[in-house]
Amino acid sequence: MKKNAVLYKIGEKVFECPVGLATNVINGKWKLQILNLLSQGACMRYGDLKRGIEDVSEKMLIQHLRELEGDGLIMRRAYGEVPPKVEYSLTEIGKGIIPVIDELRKWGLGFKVTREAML
Amino acid sequence: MKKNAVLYKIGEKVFECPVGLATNVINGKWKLQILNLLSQGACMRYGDLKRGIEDVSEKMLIQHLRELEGDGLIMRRAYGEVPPKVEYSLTEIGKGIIPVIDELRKWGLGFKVTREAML
DNA sequence: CAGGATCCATATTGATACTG
DNA sequence: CAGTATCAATATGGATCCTG
Repeated sequence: MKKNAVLYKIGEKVFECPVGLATNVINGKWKLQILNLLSQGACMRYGDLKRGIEDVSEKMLIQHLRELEGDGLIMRRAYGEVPPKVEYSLTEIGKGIIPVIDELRKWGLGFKVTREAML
Repeated sequence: MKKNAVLYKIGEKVFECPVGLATNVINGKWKLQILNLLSQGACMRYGDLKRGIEDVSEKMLIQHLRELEGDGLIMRRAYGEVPPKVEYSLTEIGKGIIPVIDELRKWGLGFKVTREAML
């Protein structure tokens, strides 16, 4: 590491580049999709997230949720009820990611195809 | 897949959500960093990319470059010279990713720390 | 210089079954 | 409902040697 480098730190992780930090915390196959769903409303339950993200396994979903929580992007709130009820929502830091997702969506919309074109 | 769903297609990969498509093509530990470097100028040589991304192995670098090329985000131009010279650059599609990186950088800048705070 | 090929190790992801 | 536990598969990483 260079002597007078400016640094970027989240939790215990340190980076020399802001893009490096950002790519690290959103790195994970489903993280942006989780953040995308959470950005669409106030909060979502675990089961809603599971159903909202096709093909994600429970293991990876919970693992990514834990990591996002550890990095301070999302919040977990458990209600002491039976049956259990757990809600996830974006923190203020996490809300800062929304413009990133908006740009991703804009870019992705450019690849729209009609169903007929698929046949 | 739902009957009348709108679809998003890149190459042979089909998605139901534009964010899903976008996250898929930038998924890969070093891809955003590659795109970030390429967004800073006209083009870069293989060796420049290798030096510009700390800790990436040649194997993963070339693998990610191939995938980005396959998805149409970057272009590879080889000059028939000895010693070899290969330049990578963003395609028009790839340039659409720049706003995403800009937002990532803005967000990452919020985590700046002084060197003294690290001691 | 810009890779390709191979081997080996570790990390990440996935599928299934099970629990409070 | 919201997870855990376990095992299996895939992705990624590193080292070494090789080529046009």
